[in-house]
Amino acid sequence: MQRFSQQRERIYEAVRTSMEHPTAQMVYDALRPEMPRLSLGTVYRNLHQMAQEGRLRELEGSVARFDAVLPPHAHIRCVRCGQVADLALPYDPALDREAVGGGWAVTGYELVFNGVCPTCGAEQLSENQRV
Amino acid sequence: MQRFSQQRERIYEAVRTSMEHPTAQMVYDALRPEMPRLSLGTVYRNLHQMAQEGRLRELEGSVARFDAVLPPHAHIRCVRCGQVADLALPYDPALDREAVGGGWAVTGYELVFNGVCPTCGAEQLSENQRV
DNA sequence: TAAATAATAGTAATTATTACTAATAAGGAG
DNA sequence: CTCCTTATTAGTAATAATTACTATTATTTA
Repeated sequence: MQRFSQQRERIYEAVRTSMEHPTAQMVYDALRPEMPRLSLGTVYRNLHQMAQEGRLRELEGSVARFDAVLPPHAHIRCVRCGQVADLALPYDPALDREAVGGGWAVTGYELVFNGVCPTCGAEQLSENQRV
Repeated sequence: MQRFSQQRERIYEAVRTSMEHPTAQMVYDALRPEMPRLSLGTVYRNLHQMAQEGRLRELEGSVARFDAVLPPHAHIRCVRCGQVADLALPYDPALDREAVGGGWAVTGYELVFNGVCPTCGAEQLSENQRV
């Protein structure tokens, strides 16, 4: 049976209160000061467990990121620094229907925009001015 | 200056003639019989280089996959076995406009459906029947 | 053909993630 | 409340994907 765990709740809170769709490492780094005994394996295990339970949402990528906002929504990822942000685009169920075919059972979709975040865009600008 | 390389061309051909959006490892395994001296690092280096040049398209994921079909199009990934297939859904430029805001410079989007491929679907079916 | 240097092969190193095991701590039974 | 069962953890080792490094090879230009 699933038991309560102090660590799991803190990990969940760390994701919930973060705006940056943190990676496992980021969650670990954020909690370490208050929980010096916390183990990185515990963070990974609980993040995946909660994602499987549907308590968190996992975003694939070269490094996995996690999101406590469950209703399906789009994301935008900075091609420079890799940060991810939410987008308020509504989920379009019609798209799922369009994808059906070829014997696949469609369960949903991920819509991820690429772009340059405000921070990286500003850096690039100042680089150009420097030249 | 960029020089011609036998290996790069073979790597490109391997991606182009494959229907399965191969990973670096898959390209390496496919070419190894004909090019026993080929190095995995060479495959990685050239795949990324060609992706940067726009000669290939890179699909992010826990394992990166590559696609020689350049016009933007949607993909579907099997949540069981990880295989990726193309979808003939047209790219919708209107979506890019909807994503603009918050100081981000939007460059495009990736639309990846999740689902169960025919193969994995059939396996699951026979499992159920077995019980 | 020869010199200059991009690209490679082979290997080592790094990063993200998972696996393993003894110790810890939920939480239900008595 | 105390004890027992076992889920969960910390700490560490192992694995997988990817990148870095360096001597050697191969392409290109003079």
